[in-house]
Amino acid sequence: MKPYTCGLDAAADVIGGKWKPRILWALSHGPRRFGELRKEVSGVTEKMLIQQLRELESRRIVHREVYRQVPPKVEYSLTPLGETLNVALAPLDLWGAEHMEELESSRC
Amino acid sequence: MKPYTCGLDAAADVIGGKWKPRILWALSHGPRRFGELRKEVSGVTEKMLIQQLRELESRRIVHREVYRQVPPKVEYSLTPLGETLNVALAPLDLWGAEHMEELESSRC
DNA sequence: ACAAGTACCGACTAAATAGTCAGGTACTCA
DNA sequence: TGAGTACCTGACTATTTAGTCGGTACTTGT
Repeated sequence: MKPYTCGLDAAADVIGGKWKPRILWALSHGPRRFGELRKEVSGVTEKMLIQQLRELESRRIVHREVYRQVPPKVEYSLTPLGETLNVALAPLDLWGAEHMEELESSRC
Repeated sequence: MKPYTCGLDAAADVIGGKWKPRILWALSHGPRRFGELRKEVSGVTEKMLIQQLRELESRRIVHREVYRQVPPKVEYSLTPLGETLNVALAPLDLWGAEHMEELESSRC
């Protein structure tokens, strides 16, 4: 595997994937249970949600906390590294929001 | 096609794709000819480079200027919108650079 | 005449990513 | 006993994205 050629390259690798930006956005508002994420990230399937969460977990962006209860409860939250990532993503989120209409119109 | 759910979602759609971050990074240093980009974005094939450039062009992120000469010369540069995007990407680039080692190690 | 340089196009194939669906655990409540 | 909840897993398929490779047009240099 080739080394990253720039910071942007590295960052893109971490947030790449169809659902990660939206998962990160949801988690930026606080910890979320699996079921909550499934609702907030509308359209995602359970399988994809798990897959992307596992990837973010292995990158140490999100933390997974299992509560031993019945029915089970698993809570996902941003790690300190995840928090710094979200800070770095904030301007991009703002940019997207500011140019939303323009971007919607040039989509297809 | 569903509307974007947040700014991050919209932005990710624009910079999504294996090569766009690196193309944007190269163009952030000034206008580039097609052949120059091919060298700077090492590993990219001509087909992919064109494809991604066309997409960025249709999103009004990059501008394509054809010089009527022989041999042909085509220069790509960031539009004003592209410049604002790159400003928004700067913190992400920095984040990636700062955590490069950590990210490299958790890659596979 | 013909190779070389520059910027492409398009058919085909391969790899990566995402979606569907059936199932599984491990308890609680009626 | 059977239904319900929450959180998954894995096999299989579909879709999306990327890569290979051959070809084009035009003109300069040999």
